[in-house]
Amino acid sequence: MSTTETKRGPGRPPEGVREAILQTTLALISELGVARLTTKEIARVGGVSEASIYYHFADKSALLEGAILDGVLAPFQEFAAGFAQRAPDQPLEEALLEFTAALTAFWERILPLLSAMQSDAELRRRFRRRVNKLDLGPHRGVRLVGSLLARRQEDGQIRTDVDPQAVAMLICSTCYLTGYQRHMLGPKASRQLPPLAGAVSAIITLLEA
Amino acid sequence: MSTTETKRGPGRPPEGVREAILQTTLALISELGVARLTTKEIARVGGVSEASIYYHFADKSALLEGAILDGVLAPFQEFAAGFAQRAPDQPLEEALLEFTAALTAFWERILPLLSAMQSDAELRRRFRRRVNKLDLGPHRGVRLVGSLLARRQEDGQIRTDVDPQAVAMLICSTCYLTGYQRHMLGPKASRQLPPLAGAVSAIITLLEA
DNA sequence: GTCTATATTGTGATAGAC
DNA sequence: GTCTATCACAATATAGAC
Repeated sequence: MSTTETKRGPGRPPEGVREAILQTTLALISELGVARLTTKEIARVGGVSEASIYYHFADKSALLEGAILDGVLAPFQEFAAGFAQRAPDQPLEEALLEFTAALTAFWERILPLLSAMQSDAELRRRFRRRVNKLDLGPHRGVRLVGSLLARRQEDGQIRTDVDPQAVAMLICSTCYLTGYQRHMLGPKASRQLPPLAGAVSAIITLLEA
Repeated sequence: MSTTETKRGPGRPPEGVREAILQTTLALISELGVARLTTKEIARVGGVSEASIYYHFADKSALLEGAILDGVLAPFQEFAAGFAQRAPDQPLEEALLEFTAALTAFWERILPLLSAMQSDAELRRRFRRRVNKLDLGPHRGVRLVGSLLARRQEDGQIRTDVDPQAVAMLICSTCYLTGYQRHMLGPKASRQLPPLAGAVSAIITLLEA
């Protein structure tokens, strides 16, 4: 993620400022970590003034919350909604591979921001309340995959002697760990884990027999 | 985790200071988050002086690294070593339930510290190098469970048409997600995920058929 | 080895002009 | 709505006595 300074130019439309602040915030957290995310640096890199940040956001916490909800959660929700519609018509393995790849990328993208949320007790408290209220969280992905599997069970395509939600949990968890490993230890270290596609393949083998 | 102030007392043995610093650091990170972890607060709660912190640790980063390596990683490694020895003689389900419970607890315990590591780019860099050098990381748990499964395959106890490492990845990942959910969204929200034991039970059902 | 006291720097946030 | 200039404070880290 690049943080080259955005040239402001005299004619820059005012509406761009809020967007520039959010985008710069996301980039800087991923790049430097939240500890070095200062309003000064956001202003410098984003090509805006510090005062503008405090015009658009009540304080630094509200800025972080806005960045994570608008910048990462919302886009993935859109993808998930579209996927849920078309997945029933796809072959199971194809659907699972598509979803697990997207979920892994989503995790990798959101993890620096979640770390930032965890880094302050007050921020964590506010974030928990908001996420719980919106009913967001990993269980949403699990339910989606679970309902997919349940339908295949009804159709007789896969074994029916296991709880589809439990199997969905196994699948989604693997995306999570893969994303976490990449984020935490870098791409080099993540090659020490079995590949995601192999895990998906294994679970399908087990389900089909 | 309680952070009640430690009464120092005039006769406190000098050797206790380093230990008190490490323990207080762990407690405060979990409780307040790393953003509010200040040397002042460590000194106050731990009943030591700020200067003592800088006598025992080069800087704040070194303190964090010491806390995570000595305080959390080392104890779990000890457990894992013992488990690896006795697991082959246990029934598979019993062994897996014991290990997954321990891995989940470990993960829940270490997550606040990992978040802290991620919060600063320099800290993350140093931590990555050290962990990669020591060959630590989630892949260790995966390999342990993988070798356990491989042996059961040789004994003919479970199906042999799947990669044991891939299945181990599914199992260990579930521990990570369960721990993460508890840490991030609280115990209330984590009940929205299928229970860990159910996932273990499902994978065993699939493996035995 | 541990303390008290202090130096130094950088932070979040605001006032007021335009 | 955005800017420049500035404030009040808190943070890490150190000096020097004991």
